[in-house]
Amino acid sequence: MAETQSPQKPGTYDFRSVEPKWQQYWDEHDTFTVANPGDRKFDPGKPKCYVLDMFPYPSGAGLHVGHPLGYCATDIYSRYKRMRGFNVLHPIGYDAFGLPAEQYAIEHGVHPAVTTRKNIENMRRQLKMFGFSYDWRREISTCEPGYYKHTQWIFLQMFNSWFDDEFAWTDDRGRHCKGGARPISELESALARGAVWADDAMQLVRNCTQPHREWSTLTDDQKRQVINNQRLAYIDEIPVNWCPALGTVLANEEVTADGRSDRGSHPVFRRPLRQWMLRITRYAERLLNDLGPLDWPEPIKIMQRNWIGRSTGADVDFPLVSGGPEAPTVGDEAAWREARKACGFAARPEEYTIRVYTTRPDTLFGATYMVLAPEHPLVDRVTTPPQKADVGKYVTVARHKSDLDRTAETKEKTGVFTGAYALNPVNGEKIPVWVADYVLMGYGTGAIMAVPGHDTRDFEFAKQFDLPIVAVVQPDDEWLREQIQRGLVDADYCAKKGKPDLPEQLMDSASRAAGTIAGITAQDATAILDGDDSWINQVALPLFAEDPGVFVESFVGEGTSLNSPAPDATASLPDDVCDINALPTTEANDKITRWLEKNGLGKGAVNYKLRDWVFSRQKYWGEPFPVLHGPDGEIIAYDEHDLPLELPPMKDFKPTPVAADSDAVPEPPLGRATDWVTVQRDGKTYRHDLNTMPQWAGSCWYYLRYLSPDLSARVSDAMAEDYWMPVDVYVGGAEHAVLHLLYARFWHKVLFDLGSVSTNEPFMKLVNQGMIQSFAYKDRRGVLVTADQVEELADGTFKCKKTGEPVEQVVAKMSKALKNVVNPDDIIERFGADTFRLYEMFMGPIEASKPWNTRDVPGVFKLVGRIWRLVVDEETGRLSPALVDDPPDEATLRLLHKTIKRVGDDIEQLKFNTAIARFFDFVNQLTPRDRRPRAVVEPFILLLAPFAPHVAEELWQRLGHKESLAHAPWPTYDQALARDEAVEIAVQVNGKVKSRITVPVDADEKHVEQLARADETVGNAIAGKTVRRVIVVGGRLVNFVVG
RNA sequence: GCCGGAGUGGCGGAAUUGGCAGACGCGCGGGAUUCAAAAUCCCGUGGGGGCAACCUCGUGAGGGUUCGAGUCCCUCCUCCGGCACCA
Repeated sequence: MAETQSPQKPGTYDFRSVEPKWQQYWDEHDTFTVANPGDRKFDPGKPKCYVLDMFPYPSGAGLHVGHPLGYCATDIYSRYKRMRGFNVLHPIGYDAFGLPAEQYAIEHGVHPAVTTRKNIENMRRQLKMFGFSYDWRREISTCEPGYYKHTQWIFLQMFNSWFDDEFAWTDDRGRHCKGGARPISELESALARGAVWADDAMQLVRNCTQPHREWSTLTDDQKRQVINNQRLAYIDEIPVNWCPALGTVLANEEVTADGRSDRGSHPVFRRPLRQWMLRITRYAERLLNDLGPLDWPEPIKIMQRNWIGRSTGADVDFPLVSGGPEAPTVGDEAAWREARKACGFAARPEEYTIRVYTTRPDTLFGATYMVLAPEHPLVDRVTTPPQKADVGKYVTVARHKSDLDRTAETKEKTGVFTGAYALNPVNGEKIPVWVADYVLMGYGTGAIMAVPGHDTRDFEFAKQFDLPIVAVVQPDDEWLREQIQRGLVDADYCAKKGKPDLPEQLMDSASRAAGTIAGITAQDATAILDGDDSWINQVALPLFAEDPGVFVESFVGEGTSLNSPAPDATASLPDDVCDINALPTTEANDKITRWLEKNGLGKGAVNYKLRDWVFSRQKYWGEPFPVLHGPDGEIIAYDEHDLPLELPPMKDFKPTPVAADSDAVPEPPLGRATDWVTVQRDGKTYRHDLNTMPQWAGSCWYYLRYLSPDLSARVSDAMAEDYWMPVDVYVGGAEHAVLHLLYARFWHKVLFDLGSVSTNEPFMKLVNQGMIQSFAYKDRRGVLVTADQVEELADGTFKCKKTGEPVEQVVAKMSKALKNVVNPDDIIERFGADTFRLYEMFMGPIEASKPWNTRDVPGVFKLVGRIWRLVVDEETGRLSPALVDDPPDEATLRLLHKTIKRVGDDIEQLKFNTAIARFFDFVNQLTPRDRRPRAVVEPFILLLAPFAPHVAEELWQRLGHKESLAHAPWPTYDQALARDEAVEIAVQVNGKVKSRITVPVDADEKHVEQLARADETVGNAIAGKTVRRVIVVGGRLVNFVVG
């Protein structure tokens, strides 16, 4: 291969010597070191730009070609901004803690500290090889004690604070906001002085009309409970995702939809375990609202919104009226109603009340049964003796099911009747209480009112267990028509209800528009198939109103309330029954919610899908929790001056194997660091927490550490933080759309509330780089064939080397299995870093996923050579004789100015692929000229510099400049020269291009029209026809509309 | 199932956001240079038709809006990503 040979001519561009030369130069001259405010070298006159890459895991495999895609983009942008006179902060580091590092260490039998260090060294070497302009003095690694000291400090901030709903503040845009993190000491003093209280469940009460306890009457233990229940970091026993294969629990976000671990795809089981939790749910509203103004890709914002999953509705209380002998029941219902009416909706329900959350309170009259989640605390108590065995069995099975099992059988609903009954508060109906695992304990209240008429899941369940289905919302005609037209009538159900002929009659009527079905006579109606609404109203609607179960689907949309209350309601309705009949859904919701609130039976409520964040892992390679567990169960936080709490050195750091089905509490590896675990203080024995923090902890705030990586006292220096934050451009993979980006925003907001950072949001602009894919090959059966077994034929098709069969080229992920992984080291060895950078940027837009094709690389490699030869004579190695000091002619000058404008505009928009196309354009035009003015070539070298910095520096030096061009001013263009004087435009007749004419760029419409008419072809085309209209688009086209 | 994103030559991709479809690169064809090759430089390159100037079709499929649609609207197909009993 030619490009692997040493240069034949003395002046040929030799990237192998030039690239290391400049990398060394930049290092030695601190070219890319940037000063903080307050430093001697800091230039306060310049604007700032913080350009951030998502830092890599130092994996053993090193960088693959996907990483540098984002890194090249940010590097180009950073270099460009520097030349534009910005102070640019462009740092890099390593996300060195966490599962991948530990897994690698386990697999290779070496200590994670050792492998991590080695992997980091390799990555640093690779990163330097690309010529990235990082400020290497700010390099960080999350696994260094000097770094994780601060991770632990932030954790302590969360432990030592609570979310005060009433705290009022003003955001950076001057809006008044409510709710934020405050020091826990403020809560303690508020409790002590009686400004807030606790209730029997040791939860906070802010309203003295609600039942509460005086602070002084609580025991120390109870006081501790009240406080702990408010901390942003807390320990709770909750059902978590336990992954035996990895020996740890995982966050919900780390578990895939089919119940497997995100990493390694191991089975995951639900198990209740005591875990550290972070109260991210308290920030749900702010995380949602503050998304709006961010300059992020809309799909990412939508993903975060969906993940937060805000919904509005109402909490409603249903009192139990019967159940097992130990079941708490309401007793005197009338008295209960009176009490509720007097006191309002209770902060927490009485023990005999089932509280549900619904997004559709307008369907309350259609609630015909209730369902408790298997984990619901009332299940055991309400169950009647005859149901005990069934319910017990069902609950046990449900509890031990893995998520995989629970989702695997989505087709069929399961559940058991408890034997208990509750009262529907709006109509006094007695309805049965069931247990079923389609209700999740973790969402809402863990109990639902089932409205089978208007909810898909309840509908399926009701049909399965023969529960009544009532219509309370009238669907629109469209929906009913579609049901009939698609034949969605449930024959089995009709037969079961004693109407076996109904489906046929219905279909018959639908097509003939006559006769009587189910006692309803269709009159004056043409057939449904003719699209007649009166048939719908006369036949389909009454049928639906009587029993929605005859259809195969339930109507879940919005409509108009009916049967609310039912006209022939038998049960004793409340005196002031709420009538929402004939109201559209929105109004019905409002009215009934007001009624519920007035009667103390319910309250408007907001719910989120977002869960609190399970923040502990049973692993070795992570940040230890800086707390001590006392003999009485108290948790003592480390004093911040005692940080970091270092990870003890351990030889055996592997997870303790635990059988998948065992109930044994897993013992984290740290439990074996016996010297480390226990601590004596004041004669008492304390134990360290054996868990470590999850992988995300270090990456939640690393962008703050770059600001002052060596500062020991604080996360970052206040002046530096104030100057550099927020991050102006953040580039990384879309796989972090909800995990890292949501967690980091959460931490940032906590730090903001507590005064550690000055901005409400960390990342102003986010760009998601696409995936670099690779080619794979499929044979005729559609089986993938590895790349090494395929060869390309002369006609551009491919065949399998072994079988000779033709195979089809397809685009696939790079993977070891397909043997289509491209190693950046190889590419740089063959073509150099500048070519690599240019190629990746030229492939297409950064956001797009696109396949790597090494065949295309020589194209940009040639570009580098052509640019080189614009300046250097290959024969002699001296400056090219064509390079002259003459002033450029006008055409060349225009070319330059146009190029400056286009390249600058493209970089601003991060459209690097088209910027590189401009380079080709420029070179194509300049190469054939035998006189190439220095005044044109030099600015061009500056334009090239952000993209191909090594060759640009070398040429710049050879052109006689003593200093690096890294801080040379970006060339400016003259608006008048950047656009053409004359422009060729299209002339259309009736929208078809007939001819092209050249007109002055600023010619007025009349003149352009005249020129167009004067064109011969156009003249012929419109001759003898009436020109009805002439459209002139400046600089683009003329269109004659003739007829 | 729901929510996103994308479908443009043989390939990667352009298209000033409603105004000349295919910039630029790869590949391919031709030429120059060379004893020859590599490298380099120049020309051509969406399909079909015509000697030609030119005609005609063409941005996943079908309909629509418009003087004009790759771009906007409706219906559908395919691929990729995310979520998935969230009441």
